[in-house]
Amino acid sequence: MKELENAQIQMRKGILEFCILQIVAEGEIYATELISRLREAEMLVVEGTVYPLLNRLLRADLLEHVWVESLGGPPRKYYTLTDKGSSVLQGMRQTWDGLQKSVSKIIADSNFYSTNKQA
Amino acid sequence: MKELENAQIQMRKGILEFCILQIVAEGEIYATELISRLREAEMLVVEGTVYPLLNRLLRADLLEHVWVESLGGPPRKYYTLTDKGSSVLQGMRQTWDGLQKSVSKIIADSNFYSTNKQA
DNA sequence: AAAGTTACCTTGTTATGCAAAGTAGTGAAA
DNA sequence: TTTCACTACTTTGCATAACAAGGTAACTTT
Repeated sequence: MKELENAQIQMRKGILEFCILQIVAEGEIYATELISRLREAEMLVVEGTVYPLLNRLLRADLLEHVWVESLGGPPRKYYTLTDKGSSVLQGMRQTWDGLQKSVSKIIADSNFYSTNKQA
Repeated sequence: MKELENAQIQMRKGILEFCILQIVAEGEIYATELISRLREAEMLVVEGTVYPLLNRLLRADLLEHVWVESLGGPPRKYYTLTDKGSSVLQGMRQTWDGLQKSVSKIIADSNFYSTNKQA
């Protein structure tokens, strides 16, 4: 069902940015490694999504990067969080918690109402 | 910080559709009432978001509506879930669960890595 | 050198929330 | 009866962001 597939994409939106900041907060990482980490967590993403997002986060001063030579292959851009990125990330954690609570509340109320309706 | 405000909007996106289907699943409801329910759950939304979304869900055959006269005021469109809407909603519940698990995994791994780094 | 691998980037499309302004039915006050 | 207030639904224009697909470039292997 294509509606559902699209809904999955839409739900991931915005949360992806949070996940990326969270992963970079662990320590410096480059894009290809980051993508593997997201896939491990079953956040299905593709390159064409991640690179523009990383560049946006750079422009917004939430991330910074350094070029590092690699042993066998092209050089890599390693990303780290800036101070600003760190504090925005904190705010995002609260946003995520709030969102989870809101959805839980809606589902809980829903059970409440339907139970009452049957009575 | 405007980055954070935007992140909140982006995170809500997509999840809003899920919340609306969930609320309509309880029983027929009209838009103004629906908006109050969302606000109670601290899902901050405005009319200009909800009406187009409801119309999209109608066009996608996830919802249907009937006009009902009201005692003091203009008539209201009461929405209910279609069978298709009901099964899409079930899929969305799984998507939401999966998303929560993914984010939890990322945060958990993050703690794991940073704890190790300090050692 | 030719082919393969790794890594990063860009363009065009589509979806969607929001702000702001608009339309319309009902009832009450001036 | 004209005006105002309230409720309810709608529309337009804008900005953001994920994705698909294709591209560029460094380095290694054959």
